[in-house]
Amino acid sequence: MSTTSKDRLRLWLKVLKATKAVESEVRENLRRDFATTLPRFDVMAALMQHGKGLKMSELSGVLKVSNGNVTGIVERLVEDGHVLREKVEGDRRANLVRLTPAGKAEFARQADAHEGWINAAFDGLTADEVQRIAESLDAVARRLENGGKA
Amino acid sequence: MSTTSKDRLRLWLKVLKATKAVESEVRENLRRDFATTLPRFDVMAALMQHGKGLKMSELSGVLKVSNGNVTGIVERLVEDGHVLREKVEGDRRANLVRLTPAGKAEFARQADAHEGWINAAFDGLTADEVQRIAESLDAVARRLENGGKA
DNA sequence: GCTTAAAACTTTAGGCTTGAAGTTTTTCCC
DNA sequence: GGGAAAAACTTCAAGCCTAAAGTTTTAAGC
Repeated sequence: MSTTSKDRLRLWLKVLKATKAVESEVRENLRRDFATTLPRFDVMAALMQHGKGLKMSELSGVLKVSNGNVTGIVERLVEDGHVLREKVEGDRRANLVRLTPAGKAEFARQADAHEGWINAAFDGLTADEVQRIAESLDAVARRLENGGKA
Repeated sequence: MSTTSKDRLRLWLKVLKATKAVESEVRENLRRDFATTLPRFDVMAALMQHGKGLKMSELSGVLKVSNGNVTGIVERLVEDGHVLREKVEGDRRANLVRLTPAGKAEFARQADAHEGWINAAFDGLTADEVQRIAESLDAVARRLENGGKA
């Protein structure tokens, strides 16, 4: 029996439900345990992965959010002392954003806790299931990235 | 080989990426083709499923969003003429929200298009994959609903 | 070199979202 | 019946998010 349009719609609704449940758990925990937010966590994660810093436009590119959005989040991270903005040699338009030492230390603690929360949420899934789901969803993401043409 | 914490974290990031891609596609399409938003679509979907109407508190319960949130969305749907608020017999605190005939007709068109978008996004997944993913993620959602105790 | 276009950002308006505080109405219970 | 507690909402402040418009600086074409 082949997959119908309704089957796929039902799958989507389930994916969405599970995703929202995990995400809202993460948001609550970040708030409760670290007085921060998921967008801020995401920015710090991106900066941690790119130790040399990222320009504002690179940051919004990596996170796939709008430029204006990044402006506000970085602003608040600067206030928190987690992040700083440096001038870019030879381009007065651009800003390089980097984690402060305090920001790095704080993010390390957050990332640790985060991994634990996710691990707990997905506990019970076998390695095989994990593998299959990851592959299937990769295909979905890839198709959408190519504008549905793959 | 067993599933490690890192494997699960990677899975989560993939799930999140695929989900965000699909969701943002849906948001864009709703905006472009129907000049509406996903939250409004969700409210109308809930009302379509409950033809007799829903109270504000029921609506926020079904959609799992805050009361104050629903207030604003319903307000805008009323302005659009898609929805109306009725007094509840015997309880002057409550409001019953229902789709107008125009709202029903409009939602039918939107839901049709929506099913098509989702179908296209998940095209290429076999019935078997769909089935497996749905089951696995159901388990995740269920565990979180029970506060991690299942 | 000058003009025009493009790039890197910020600002703004509008909408979504939450948690917390506030209002009105109903219920409980003595 | 009268007062306290609960329920159904709305309002508010703060943050997130986008698309669109605006600013400053750099690059390109002639």
